[in-house]
Amino acid sequence: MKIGKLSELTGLSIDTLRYYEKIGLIDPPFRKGGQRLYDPDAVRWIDFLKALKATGMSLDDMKRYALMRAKGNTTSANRRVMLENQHALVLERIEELTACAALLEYKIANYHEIEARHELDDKKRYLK
Amino acid sequence: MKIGKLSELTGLSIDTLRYYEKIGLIDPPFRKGGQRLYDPDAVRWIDFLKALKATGMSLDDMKRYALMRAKGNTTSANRRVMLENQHALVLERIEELTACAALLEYKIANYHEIEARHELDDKKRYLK
DNA sequence: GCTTGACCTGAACCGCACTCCAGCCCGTAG
DNA sequence: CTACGGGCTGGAGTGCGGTTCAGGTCAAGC
Repeated sequence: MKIGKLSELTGLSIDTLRYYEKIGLIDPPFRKGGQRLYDPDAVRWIDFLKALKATGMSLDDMKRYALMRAKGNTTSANRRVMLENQHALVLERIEELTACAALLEYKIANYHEIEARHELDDKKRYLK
Repeated sequence: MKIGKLSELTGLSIDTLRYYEKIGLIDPPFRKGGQRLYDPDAVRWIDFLKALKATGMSLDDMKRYALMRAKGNTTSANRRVMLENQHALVLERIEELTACAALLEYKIANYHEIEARHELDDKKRYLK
């Protein structure tokens, strides 16, 4: 498939796809008349990249992973360790966000209380 | 307290504190001989800013919140809505991260399998 | 053959959130 | 009184992750 199709399938812009290729995240595909022709497997790889990105991994680290992957199965253990580290980071991040959510809930409840008091004041003023 | 102390207490760099003041996130404190002298309450406000930031809120949105807060309690409902929206975003993000964590676990398990197979191969080779 | 829309390149540019710097001032300890 | 550690300003610079642009080329339909 051509780059437009891949962009559509992955949700990454054409520019981003070319950028990812430039920095070594995506293998340079075959060309026909200068145009990139992608293998359908590219979609799966890019979806995985998107997942790594969603975990907060930097493009640089993703590049390291991609490089190891390209080197073949001697790097398998290293890649696993990378994923394990990232997994730990994700769990930490979830904890942090959970704490933030709790704080927000507390604050929001507070605002509700304040608003209720103000309504009460309004009522009193009305009754005077 | 002076800016160095505040930096220490909040974990934000001195430069960041001045930057936050410049963009309107922190009220300009009193000065003595040109130097900023902060009220201890500043720490609580900055900790809250840090929490908002941890939720992924942009400095711009935090500024909007700070502005409303400065305007007083007529803005209370609007501020609550902002926090509610942010809360929804945080929950979404937690969902996303949870899904990513699951994917990573799957991938890691896969790597373990691959490694186990390779070990087996090694053993067979050894026995030949 | 020609038009049209997709694709190509290299390089410049962008927004965000800081971070650093030069050159200055202030206040306190020795 | 002097040295020095901390603080001040405005403005430039940084790192990340793209995005935009000018000026082309390619290929499929009419």
